[in-house]
Amino acid sequence: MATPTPQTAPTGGLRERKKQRTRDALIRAALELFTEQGYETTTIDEIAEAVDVSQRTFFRYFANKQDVAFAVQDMVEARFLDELRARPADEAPLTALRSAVMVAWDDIGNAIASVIPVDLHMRSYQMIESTPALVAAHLRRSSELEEQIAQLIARREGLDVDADPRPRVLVAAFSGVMRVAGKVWGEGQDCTVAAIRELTQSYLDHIGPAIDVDWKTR
Amino acid sequence: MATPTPQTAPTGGLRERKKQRTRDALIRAALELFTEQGYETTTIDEIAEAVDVSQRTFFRYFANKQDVAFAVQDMVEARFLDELRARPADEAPLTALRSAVMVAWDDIGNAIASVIPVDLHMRSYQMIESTPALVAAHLRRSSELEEQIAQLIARREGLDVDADPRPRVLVAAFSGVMRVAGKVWGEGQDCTVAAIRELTQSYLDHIGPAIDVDWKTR
DNA sequence: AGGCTAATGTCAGCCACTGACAATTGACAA
DNA sequence: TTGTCAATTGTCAGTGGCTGACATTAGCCT
Repeated sequence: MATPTPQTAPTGGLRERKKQRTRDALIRAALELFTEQGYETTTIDEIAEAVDVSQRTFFRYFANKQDVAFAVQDMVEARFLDELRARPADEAPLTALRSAVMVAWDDIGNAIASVIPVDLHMRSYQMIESTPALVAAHLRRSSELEEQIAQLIARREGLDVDADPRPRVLVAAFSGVMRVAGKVWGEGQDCTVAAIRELTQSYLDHIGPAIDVDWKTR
Repeated sequence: MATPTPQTAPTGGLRERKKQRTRDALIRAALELFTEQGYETTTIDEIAEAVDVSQRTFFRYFANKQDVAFAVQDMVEARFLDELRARPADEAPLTALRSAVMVAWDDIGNAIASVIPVDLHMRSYQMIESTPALVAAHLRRSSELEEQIAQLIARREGLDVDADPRPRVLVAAFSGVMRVAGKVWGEGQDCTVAAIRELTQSYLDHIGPAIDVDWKTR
């Protein structure tokens, strides 16, 4: 089943390590093929063959074709949520969100690199944005993440998401900005981590004050 | 191909009429099966068989399985856009959006009924909201519709969507409210048109003033 | 070494979807 | 009315995503 803490765990036996290597190899091969020749035109058989496993094994690691495309995103999001939970309680909500995002982007240069090259992840992001089927999946995933974030923010502030609309509203605005930033970056030239980091920061700074004011004057 | 104005057109020859009837029958049969036994568990073969056409014919009318689930939505959205374009130029943007939505809901009782019963459409809406694959598709469609609406609003006000953020922001807020309203309605008890009409109206009234103020004091 | 179990391979099959070609059927003119 | 043309449909074969069942391999532990 799902390993509770596969990341920093001492990776007990050979079995575990082998499994992790297969999984990483599948992700990397998949993203390489997706970004090179396109998502739709890449078959599961190609991915499996590149890693030298059977097609069936692929589906034992990933429930479907889309999931492998979002595997790295999953890691980034998990990091983001962890960081958000770790933010000091006296930080304003939007500030906490902002800080968590920045830490997440910085992390990409470190933790993610152990699985795939950073530039491959960046190209994958652009590939997702330009593949209709993946855009749809991405939006759904985002809306689910939004709900989780809203819950977290609400708890931080001692609120109930169903009683007080502010957590969801803040998160909706935040997510909207993040999505636009990702889209604009994907269409632009500079496809580096630094670029999207800067863009995100700038966009968040624009919406920040407007919301902060209302939040503080309660 | 896609008929430009299939709705109120005099439906020239027998061929056209027959085509329209087949299409309507496919939509109706599909929605009936989807709502009764679920989207995933319904096969294209079942739908085709219910209308007594070949599977291949189904795919000549709809590019994929999802499209037939959104066929009626397409009509409603087209109506909405038409109505929005027809709103007087002196109406405030949010007011125009609001009016167009209300007209669209009222239309459902009339125009839509010629294709499928209203309650089937209502149940289909709930079915979409509770089917992950369709939720994803719905979100993507919504984001595309948002862009169209933003362009329309911008033209009304003589603005450029890329230069002035207000059209997109207003539309994003508007769409967010619409989506939440749809979701809440879907989870509630009263699955009537009147109910969602009222809910939409109420939700829009809540966000309306807050945005109106900023918009008017430019 | 040998038994246990998790991971993998193989195989058969369902379903969404597509291209190609043949058969049917309105439309329209002679 | 009839014959021609073009649009609609059916049939067939094939690809690719995805799953269940069962046999096989390979790490783990005594």
